[in-house]
Amino acid sequence: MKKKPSIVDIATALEISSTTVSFILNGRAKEKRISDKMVAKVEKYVKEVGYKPNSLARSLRTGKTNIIALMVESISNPFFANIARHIEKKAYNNGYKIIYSSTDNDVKRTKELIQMFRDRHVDGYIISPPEGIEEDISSLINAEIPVVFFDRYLKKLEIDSVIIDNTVSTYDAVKYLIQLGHKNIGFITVDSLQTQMQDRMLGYEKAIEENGLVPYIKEINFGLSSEDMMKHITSFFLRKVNLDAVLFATNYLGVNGLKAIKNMGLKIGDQISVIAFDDHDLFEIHSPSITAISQPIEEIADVTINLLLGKLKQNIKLKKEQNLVLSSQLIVRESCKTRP
Amino acid sequence: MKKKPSIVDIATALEISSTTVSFILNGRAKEKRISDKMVAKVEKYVKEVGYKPNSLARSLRTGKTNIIALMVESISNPFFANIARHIEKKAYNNGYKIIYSSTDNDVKRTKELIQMFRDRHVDGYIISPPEGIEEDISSLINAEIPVVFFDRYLKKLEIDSVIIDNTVSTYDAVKYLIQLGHKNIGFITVDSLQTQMQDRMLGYEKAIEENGLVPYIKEINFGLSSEDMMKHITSFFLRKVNLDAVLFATNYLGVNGLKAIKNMGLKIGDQISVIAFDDHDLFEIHSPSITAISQPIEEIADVTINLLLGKLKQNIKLKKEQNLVLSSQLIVRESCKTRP
DNA sequence: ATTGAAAGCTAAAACGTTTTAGTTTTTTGC
DNA sequence: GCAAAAAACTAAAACGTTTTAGCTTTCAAT
Repeated sequence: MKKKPSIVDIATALEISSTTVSFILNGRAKEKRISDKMVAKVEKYVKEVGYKPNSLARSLRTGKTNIIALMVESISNPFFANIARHIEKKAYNNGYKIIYSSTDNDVKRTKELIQMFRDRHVDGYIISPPEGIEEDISSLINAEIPVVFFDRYLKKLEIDSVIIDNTVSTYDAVKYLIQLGHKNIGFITVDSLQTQMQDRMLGYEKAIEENGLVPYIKEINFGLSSEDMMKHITSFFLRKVNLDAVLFATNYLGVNGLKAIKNMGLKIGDQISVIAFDDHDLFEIHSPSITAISQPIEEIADVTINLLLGKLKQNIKLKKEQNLVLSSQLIVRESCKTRP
Repeated sequence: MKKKPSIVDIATALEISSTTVSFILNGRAKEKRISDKMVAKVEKYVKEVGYKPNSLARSLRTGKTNIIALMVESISNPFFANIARHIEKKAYNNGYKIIYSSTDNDVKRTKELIQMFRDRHVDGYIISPPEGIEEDISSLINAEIPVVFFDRYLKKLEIDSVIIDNTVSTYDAVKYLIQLGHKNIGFITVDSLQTQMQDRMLGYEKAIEENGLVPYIKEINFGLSSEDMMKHITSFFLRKVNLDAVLFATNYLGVNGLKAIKNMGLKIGDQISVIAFDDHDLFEIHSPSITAISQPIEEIADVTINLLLGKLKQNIKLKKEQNLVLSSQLIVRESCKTRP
């Protein structure tokens, strides 16, 4: 196995300067007035020996790595996995690679990850941020490294972000339940101060209040196992026996909530109407099928990566940050029935 | 924003050699007989200015990047997303970062990805390989870069791998159906030559043959949309009206198969028994609940990353490759009923 | 013939480490 | 008090690029 050729190997073989080779390889031949014969000669030889530049050396010299860090809550969450898939595709098509990690909403871990990525001179960041990493992000911004938030944002920072209309989404969902005649609508969420969760709660509360109803809110600790989530959800149902509908504020709560409801032997639709957040493969064929608030996953991914690519391309600082809000959609199925 | 200090900045500030600083920072002080006072002085100053080594420069010099490439079929497939999650955690705990990508089983794309990773001097590879990348892998092995396969392997290559007992899993599942009294058992799979799919088919065929039954196999093109998959599955059911049971060979086929069955109005259990490959969040609460072959996801991830870490730690070439086969489990639920 | 500009190419520094092959200083043993 | 050994430290090369600042050569114009 012989060593890969370097740019100076090429240069010495052709008895020219490595500067010339570098200029040609970087498409700066015209600009640098390299003769056409020289260009042809070098390109031929480069192809011949299959030369590939060492990107570490290049990155060291230029400070650019063509790597984007993607930091999500957890890559095993289907919402994030699907976003990641789309972002990955678009990034690769634009010559960028993705290096990803799950934050678990753990501040310490997230800070460490950011530090690691900085060490590696990552070019840009796409983050679904946990609370508490404000200074770390500020420090990135000070270093003029592009950052885009998605799914949620940090209130104290003015950073480009892509989110959905969380408040509207739950407001509309609750109004829909009210129109069907429900009076005792529960809201099961996560005890998180993250903006998306707070906004979803806001939408729920607003609709409840506007209609003179009583709010029933259960906040589950983040990071519980499926079993523990189910226990808490079950106990909530048992305490609020009068519930006739429930709205789950995020995907895994919906899934575990459905399991809890099944275990309790409640009939969805008849005894309790259900709306889940984030659509799911099998909601359509559940019996009864499950009404869900669906996020435009592909659009979120597209808009987010475009935003970042834009910032990476033009190192001109843009006037103001962009905060984009996309629309979610209530997919009505059978899990909510009219009440008398 | 001032420039980050380099190791020579440290050295000049303390009026010593950068060699000394480097030795101390790399924990080679004892070995290199650096005095304790010197060590203390340097460590104090380093902490003071918050020095972090530039990992690009280090990688350039050492040839090590502490990055593992994880190449899966698609990160949006829950099976791979969950594997990725576990591998990621363990890798980070061992000082490695993950750079991942989805191959889509596309040979050209996969080759390009490997080339890119090589350019970046990735330390090791974890791959669920598509067919047709044999030479690229061989080339990695020749360059003594560790590679571990999982989920499937390439027959022509002797590479460490972690898979499950695919043949046994489907064999047992089909035998279970036969014991329940089924006579016309369909097998819906992907038209792929990948080992895991071939082995699953083998298990099916063996059980069918041993019991003197007729095989009913439908191979669906890889990469079809959900809608198209459902169409093909539906048409298969309509042509084989006598089917009393069906086994889906991989997770997305199961999900789309269930949708197709629902659309056709067939009663699962009564009219047709169903077994899916890979367990799923909602199979437990489906009506009826769905019997599934469950892969030990966490174990697969663990064993795989351990195998790779082992190879990364000891650059001694091991005598022989390891091919590990883990056990899957048939999770019996309600979707298969006894026949008269 | 000389000048000046244009064309064509390159030497060497720089990026920030690690590591080889030392050199200098101190200690030890007699 | 001296030689040898041990202890403590370091100069410089190397990794493979990119880029700055110049250096030759050619050629047209005077």
